[in-house]
Amino acid sequence: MSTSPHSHNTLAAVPAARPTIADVARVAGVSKATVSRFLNHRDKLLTKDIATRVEVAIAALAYSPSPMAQALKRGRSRLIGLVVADVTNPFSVAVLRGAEKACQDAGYLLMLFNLGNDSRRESEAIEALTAYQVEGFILNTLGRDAKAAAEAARHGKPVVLVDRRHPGMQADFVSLDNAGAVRLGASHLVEAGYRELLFISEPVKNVSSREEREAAFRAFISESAPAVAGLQGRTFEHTADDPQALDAALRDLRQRAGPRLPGVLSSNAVVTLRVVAAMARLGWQFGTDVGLVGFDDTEWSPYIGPGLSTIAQPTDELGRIAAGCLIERLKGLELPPRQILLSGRLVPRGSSVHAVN
Amino acid sequence: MSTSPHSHNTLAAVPAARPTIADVARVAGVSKATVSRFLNHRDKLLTKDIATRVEVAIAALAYSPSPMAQALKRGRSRLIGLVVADVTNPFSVAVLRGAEKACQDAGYLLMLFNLGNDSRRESEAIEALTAYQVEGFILNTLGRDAKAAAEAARHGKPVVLVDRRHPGMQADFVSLDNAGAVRLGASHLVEAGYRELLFISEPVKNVSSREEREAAFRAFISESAPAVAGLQGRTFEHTADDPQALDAALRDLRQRAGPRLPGVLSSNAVVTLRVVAAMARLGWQFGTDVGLVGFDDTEWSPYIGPGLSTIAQPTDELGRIAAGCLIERLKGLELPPRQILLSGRLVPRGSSVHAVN
DNA sequence: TTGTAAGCGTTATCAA
DNA sequence: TTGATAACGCTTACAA
Repeated sequence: MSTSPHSHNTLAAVPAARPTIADVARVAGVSKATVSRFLNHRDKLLTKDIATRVEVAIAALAYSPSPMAQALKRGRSRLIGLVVADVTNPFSVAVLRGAEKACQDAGYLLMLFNLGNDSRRESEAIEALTAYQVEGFILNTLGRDAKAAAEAARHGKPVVLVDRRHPGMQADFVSLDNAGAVRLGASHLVEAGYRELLFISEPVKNVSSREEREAAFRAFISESAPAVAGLQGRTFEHTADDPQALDAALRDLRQRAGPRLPGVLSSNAVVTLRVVAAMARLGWQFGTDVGLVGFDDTEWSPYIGPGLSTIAQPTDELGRIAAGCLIERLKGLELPPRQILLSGRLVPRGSSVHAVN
Repeated sequence: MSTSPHSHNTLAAVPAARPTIADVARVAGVSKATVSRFLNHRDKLLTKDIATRVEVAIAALAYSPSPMAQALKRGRSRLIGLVVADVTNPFSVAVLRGAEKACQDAGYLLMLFNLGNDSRRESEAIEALTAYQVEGFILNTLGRDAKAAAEAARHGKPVVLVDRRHPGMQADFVSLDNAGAVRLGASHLVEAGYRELLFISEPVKNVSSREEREAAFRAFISESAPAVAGLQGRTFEHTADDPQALDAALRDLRQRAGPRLPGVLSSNAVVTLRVVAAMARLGWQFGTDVGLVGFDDTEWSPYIGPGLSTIAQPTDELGRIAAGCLIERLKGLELPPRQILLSGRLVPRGSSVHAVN
């Protein structure tokens, strides 16, 4: 059995440095500038002969330019920064997925920064990402930290906001059409016969998507109440740490409903899951005891109780479009900030059907 | 109302270039080298007077060094590449989360590349990431593409494998203790009275974690059968596109069981969800008609049917440890490849309880 | 059409 | 202990 000289360290093989533009130049017998021209202006400025010589050299060495060096010189890094409030949130993941796809297609790489639900770290994220010369930002964060917005603007890099607006930030905004989606869900509940409605959300204040959904719910109720006998609606804010408050809210709901059917509109998947837990604690059945429509159509929605009715968001699209907007800006598009709102889709299931027994 | 010269473009504010080391040097009245020394060797080599002058200049300009320039010079980028087979997979997200945390603590930034379940893109990912000078890799991929492994090794950068081994790759490996976890789940089913067991997995071949789990299941059966009257076990491979095959497999299972209780061990959350769907199609109840223990404890597990019994993976730890291993290597640790196996935890719920009615 | 040389923001070598 | 200066890999005037 033969032993190699450094057999104690088998992890790292030979260094194998990447070939540089100088290597290519040497092999092709031309100057670095010529190679660079070939790379950037293709064959516009080059003799066919030289061009092919460079081409074969590049192929032979499997050369590809160093983005870091390019970034240093050009100030452009082909990097896009994505800041998400919480990677654990399926919505954020979906955005990430969509954005990643679009970025890759356009030759950009995504740099992820996850806040882990700590909003205060938002400007830290922007800072770190700008240090790496990201060319722009996609922000899917709460938008509570005005400093972060200012930070991004100060660097003069384009920003696209997803799902949550930031106060006073001039930026493209891509989101679900919250008003429309709420109407979709609420009117579905009404059509299914539910009359005493409760909108349940995480703390609303200063989070634009939550504010919009709550406002839309209130608007729906006051618009529809005149035409729908017995229609009433309230809102309830729920925080993670207080399950009993939720139980109480549901009991109240049912009591207020009296002979009318009580229905819940939950503002996202997290809240939906909490409602599911509360219903289990109360021993109640979806549809029959309380109707439910929840934002976000998850993979598990069909299998909870009689199936949960949901409002599906075009999450993938959202991410793709957000990245698309950003890339357009990077290509030089100058336009006032755009708002792109995509429609939700109602997915009716058993939780919004009152079983007549 | 006053109008600024370029009021049609309000998106990008003033350029506001980052201060460079030269700016700091000028303000402090020293040379760039001195500033660099202050940054890298702190006050080891500097006069107290000069050191403080540099310090205040840095603070005044809010200077921080450009990682890109540092990378170019040092060859070190403070970047770690994370390649995941599928960001949609909650397991991958958990790893991402854990890894991100550890990286941030150590001053690294994570660069994500998502294969979107297309294994063939693995070497593309490695390529792209090395172009950006990532210092090492965390790979949570199928490990089917041997080329990718070779690729990473060729660049001589340390690699940590998570959950799936790669054939012939010398690298640290961080994973659930699959054998132990399978034993945990299977013996729980047996203790709960289930005797005709079925292990359901996605296609096993060439995916190490699946192979290990299946092998452990077979081993468990043959070890336990002598001591447990009537114990039998089989395995079943299921692909996404064929729900009917799954229905048939479950019917077979129940028929084979006869008077004995049939139990399923599903190899991950995706499979579990498919089993859930099949049970719904068949109109069967968990626990009673078929017992179930599934890998991966998800947020929805408690709320499906009577609650799904699961084997929880220490996902966060897995990610943190993986990143930790990599960072140790980057700090120069030379050791033969390590294997770090973490134990799963059984979370018993209703799906593994046979209701005696 | 091609080559030379300077410079992007750092760090490292060498003198002073 | 500090300061010029060269170099990292690339792009881009400017010259030839």
